[in-house]
Amino acid sequence: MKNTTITRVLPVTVPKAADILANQLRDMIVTGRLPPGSFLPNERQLVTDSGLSRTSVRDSLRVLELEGLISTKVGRSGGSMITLPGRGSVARSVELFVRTHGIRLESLLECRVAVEPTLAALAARHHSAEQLKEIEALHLEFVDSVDQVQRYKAINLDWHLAIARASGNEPLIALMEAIAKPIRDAMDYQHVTTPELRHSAVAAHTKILEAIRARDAQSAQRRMERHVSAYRDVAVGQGADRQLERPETGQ
Amino acid sequence: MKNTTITRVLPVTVPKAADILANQLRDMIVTGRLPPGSFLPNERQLVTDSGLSRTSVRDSLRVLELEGLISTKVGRSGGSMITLPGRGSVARSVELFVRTHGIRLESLLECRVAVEPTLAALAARHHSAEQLKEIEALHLEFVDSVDQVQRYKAINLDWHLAIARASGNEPLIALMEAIAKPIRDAMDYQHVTTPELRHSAVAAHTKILEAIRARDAQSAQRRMERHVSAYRDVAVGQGADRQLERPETGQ
DNA sequence: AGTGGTATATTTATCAAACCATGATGAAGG
DNA sequence: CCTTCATCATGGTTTGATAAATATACCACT
Repeated sequence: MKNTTITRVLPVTVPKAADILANQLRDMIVTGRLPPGSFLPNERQLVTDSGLSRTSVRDSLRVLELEGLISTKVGRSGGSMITLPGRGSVARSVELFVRTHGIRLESLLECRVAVEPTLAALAARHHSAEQLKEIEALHLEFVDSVDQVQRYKAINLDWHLAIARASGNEPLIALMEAIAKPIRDAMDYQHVTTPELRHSAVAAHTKILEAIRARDAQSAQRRMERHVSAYRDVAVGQGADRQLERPETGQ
Repeated sequence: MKNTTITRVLPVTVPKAADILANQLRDMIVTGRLPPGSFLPNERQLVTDSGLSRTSVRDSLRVLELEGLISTKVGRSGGSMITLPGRGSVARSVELFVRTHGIRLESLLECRVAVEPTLAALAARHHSAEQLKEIEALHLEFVDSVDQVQRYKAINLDWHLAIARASGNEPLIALMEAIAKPIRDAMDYQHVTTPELRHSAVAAHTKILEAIRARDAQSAQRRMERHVSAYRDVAVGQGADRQLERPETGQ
């Protein structure tokens, strides 16, 4: 008879040497024992310290580099400096996720509808003078570009990103920056605008900007909500339910 | 005399050999030429194909593995199988970002306020019978755990995550899963609940669940919005403006 | 027929020892 | 004082060998 006993062992995984060292170093970094700007010991030192080979040591450094935790330079007085990951590393992983999963543009625009109204409200509350100036500058360019489709498309998202940055909420900024690139790609590829749409977008931006300038969070949120959901509805009507990547999967 | 000519070359950056190969392979994967489940050539084959050394080839494979694009096994008929990144890889990079930047719990809860109402609305529209059953099961457990703080805290977020999964919006699900772990950590660490708070949370969950079951997106969204912003307000009042990591930075 | 042991082939993991490329440093020369 | 150039510490790359893991085939015994 089989399975006479209920208990079973869990699947056992053997960690790789390089991963163990990488975990140690990562821990030292995130706990602040190795502050940003300071340097890791050089590779040969790590070899003697860890007792591993240079190959394994370098493997672990590669891991940390990919995570954005260190930045390595060659040459005398080079080495591995501790850095902070930055929103770019989040954006890269999101982009990979979006592309490999063939996330639909509709889903990304749904994200914007979820997030941007809150970002506008937060921006209205927390924006600095400098940030407001950046938003206003982009807005002027936006108004000016209404008849040049390529320029218009480029500046459009930049303006939205400037508002996101003014919100002060780092995780939400990171999300916006992460989905901005895939949205841009998809838009360039398939989205068509009309002069009417562009002018109404300019009008919407103007109103949102006014609300932010007046630090009227509620109004900024409401207006942004209308703006981005209108945008989504137009795009979805144009076939945003198509997958972004792997269009040839079906062949 | 110097600079007698106007034209200058652009700053040239020398990419590392391993990165070049990694980029090639990544491209083949994301464009679908190497579909998930298929295998990369083995290392020796890649060495002869690329003309690089085994070390460099292995470096590039390590990159792809870290990005979640391949999964490598040793042994006969082992090798590197193409996989899809999965939300976990996004979550890991977000977690690193949050920890290294000392993102405040307040900001993470602000994320939830931005995202969860939309998730509830989408879940109301798109949930499957199976997903609803999972949410209901967690809800029953939640009601039952109201007097066991540890269990209560654990199930609470699980219920929210189940709703997120039922929304069908992959990017937003990924965001929720990404911030769930840091929130859990911070909550375990500093957040105190009272029986009153727990009972009112149960009541809120019940109402939200009803709306989702009835596929009433608007109501689900409104109720979730009230629930999570109330949650945020309580937590912020308890000092959620403290940084999550590096509490000792000031020493 | 099936169970378990053993050999074998094929793969990644790790190590070791070189050599190359880069770039800051500082001495030599004007 | 400035420029030039050799020096040298560093990471980057190559090569070759050994270890460890594991699917597969085969065999022996029941």
